[in-house]
Amino acid sequence: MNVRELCLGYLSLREATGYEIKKDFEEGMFCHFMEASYGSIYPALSQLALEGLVTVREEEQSGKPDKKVYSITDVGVAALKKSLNVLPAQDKFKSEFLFIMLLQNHITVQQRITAMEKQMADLKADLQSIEECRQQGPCDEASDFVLGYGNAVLTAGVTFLEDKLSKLQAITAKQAAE
Amino acid sequence: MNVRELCLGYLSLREATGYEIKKDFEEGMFCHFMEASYGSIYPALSQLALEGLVTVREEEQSGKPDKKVYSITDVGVAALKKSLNVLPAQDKFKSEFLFIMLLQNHITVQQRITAMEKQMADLKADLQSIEECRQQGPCDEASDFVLGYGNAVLTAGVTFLEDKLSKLQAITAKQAAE
DNA sequence: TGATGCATGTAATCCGTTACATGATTCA
DNA sequence: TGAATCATGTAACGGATTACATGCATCA
Repeated sequence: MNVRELCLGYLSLREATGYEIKKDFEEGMFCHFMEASYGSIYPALSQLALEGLVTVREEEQSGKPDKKVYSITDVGVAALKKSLNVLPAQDKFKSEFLFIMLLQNHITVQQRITAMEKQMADLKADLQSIEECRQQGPCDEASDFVLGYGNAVLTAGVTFLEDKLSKLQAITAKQAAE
Repeated sequence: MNVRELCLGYLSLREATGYEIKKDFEEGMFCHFMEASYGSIYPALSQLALEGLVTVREEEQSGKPDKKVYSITDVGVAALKKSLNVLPAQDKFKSEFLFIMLLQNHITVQQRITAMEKQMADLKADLQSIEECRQQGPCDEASDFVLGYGNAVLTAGVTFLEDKLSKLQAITAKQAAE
């Protein structure tokens, strides 16, 4: 799964500019399980247009720069369906947080707490953006599933962390009192 | 966080060969939140040795090829502590599975079920390997935390999927009966 | 006046994977 | 005899990020 397929898949849901796609990978529906930068999105869109999988329409805007709106073609939809037919690769989860927690013997209790609080904040921010997607977006079955999955997994993380964090804080509070 | 730091962190827990490190990234403690290939591990270890953050000891073995056992040095520990001091980057989660589910309108119900079953199998395999780590490994606080976190998150995924999958299967069974 | 948002794009660079190369031993 | 495990390493290649470049409008 590369940025090219990602863009093609995105455009099968709605037409969009490169800028909008990036935005959605940052804040929208896709933000908790995919990412891509402008440096990969713009070339991918040009390439897709060259191959006829998408079309471009240039729109002038008053007060804003011109934009290029990309739409998927029938050929594009066919290509997408073909690539969706392949079984998905296993999820990839990379966590510096867990790495730090595994090496917690090398850091102070306070550093540990700080790392956990940062992790909590990150998870909650993700949950928040899922909530916003739910309120705004069109609640079809597909996005419901994806947001629900994200919600379930993130909530589990928060619950786990809350438990551990409160225990840690209780211990440090007790030690401070002594 | 690059492979270099990853290896240094690993070696702060126990001395090991490049081969063993790779193994642990595949099956062991690290497997559900980190990965690296030989092509990046071996050069990283050589580099660390050059810089004096680790030392190498060559061991001959009967019946097996010689191996190079790497151990962290005091300088290495200091460098590691310094890098652990930096707040961890946000977790990265990439899921082709969720991508497919978001585009489920383009595929058949059967394909959807197949993808979900594959996802279930992947999650359960990960849970299984966590369980094995728990039985074998030394149950210190750090590994307990990491395995517990993984367990919580993966279990949430399984629970969510089981629910959705059983509903889907019920519907298709009903349709088949009609 | 300086930051932020909208909007597109390229080039350098990095980091890592894949594939290749080697070789002995053990197990089926 | 062929596959799998142990064990190390390099070179080619790919894919993506980062930084850079540009420019107007709005808001504080």
